[in-house]
Amino acid sequence: MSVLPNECARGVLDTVPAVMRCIRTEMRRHRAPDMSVSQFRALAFLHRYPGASLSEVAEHTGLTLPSASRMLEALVVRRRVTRKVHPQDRRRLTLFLTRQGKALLKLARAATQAALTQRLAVLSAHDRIAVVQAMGLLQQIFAAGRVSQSGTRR
Amino acid sequence: MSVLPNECARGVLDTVPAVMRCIRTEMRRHRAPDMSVSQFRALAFLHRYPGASLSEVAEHTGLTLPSASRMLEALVVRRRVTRKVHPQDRRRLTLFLTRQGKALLKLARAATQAALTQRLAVLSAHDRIAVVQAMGLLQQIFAAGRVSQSGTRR
DNA sequence: TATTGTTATACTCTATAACTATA
DNA sequence: TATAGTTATAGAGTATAACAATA
Repeated sequence: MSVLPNECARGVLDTVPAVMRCIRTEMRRHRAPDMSVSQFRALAFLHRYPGASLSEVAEHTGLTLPSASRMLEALVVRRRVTRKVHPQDRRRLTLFLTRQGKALLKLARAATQAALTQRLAVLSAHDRIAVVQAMGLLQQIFAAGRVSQSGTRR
Repeated sequence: MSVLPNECARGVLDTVPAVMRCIRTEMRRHRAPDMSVSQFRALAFLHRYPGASLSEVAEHTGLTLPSASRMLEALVVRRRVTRKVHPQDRRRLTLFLTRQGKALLKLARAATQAALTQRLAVLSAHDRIAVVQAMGLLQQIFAAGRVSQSGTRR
């Protein structure tokens, strides 16, 4: 068996949007009706990188700086994230999850993951390995970087 | 090596949003700046199932009926889809791609796919097989069905 | 009555442009 | 001047509720 890069892309393009819709739906349904996908990702990012700046969050989530600012504002208002100025550079922010933010992240994640788990339960052990491997590969490729602000013209 | 269903779900939850963001960005950037992901999916669906009804499009795209109606309206206005009443049942719509719709679908798809192909080019042949297999599995699980209208409470 | 689709309305998310503050 | 972030404003997309038309 052999797969052209092109066919590989086609598979991704056919499949990912469908999975994404499920994720979005489940995340809304179970437990976190007021949390967007981006907010979720921001919480996850801050969990891994406590004290990150707004720019870093924007880059990781793929949002522009203004959009990231608004999103964080919502999280701060709801006491899920703290926002302080960096002691060494007063332009930068340092962002942390609050205790509540951590708890919420855990809950939302668990609920969405549970829903996915249920859907994925039909897979054999062999197939699960295939999926996890593929996710790892895609993760490496698509994880980071996106331009913000001046990146897109128009 | 062994993978729990749970871990599998975690991988999906970590990875799919990142890939999706790339797809969205690329689709906007190359060639179809005025076409949303849902519209894209609707075109693809109508390509496969010519003459489908609005409800069928709504189900496939995961939108509510009103949202699907609006989305189709936009496609009709732009001459990408034709919308006629069903000859046997005047309540139903029969939806078809126009020639322009087909061409646009082809272009948008090709451009987005090309961008993905480029990103996926770093993968080995072996890895590509893994990704394609995984996409096939996920496709089966997440392809269809979603409730519309009365499905979500609140 | 049940089904298919539309209209009215409102909200969330995101973007671009213009701005402030710090380095 | 360059960098980090915010505010102002607007547009896209989607949802719920109420409705119209056909079966």
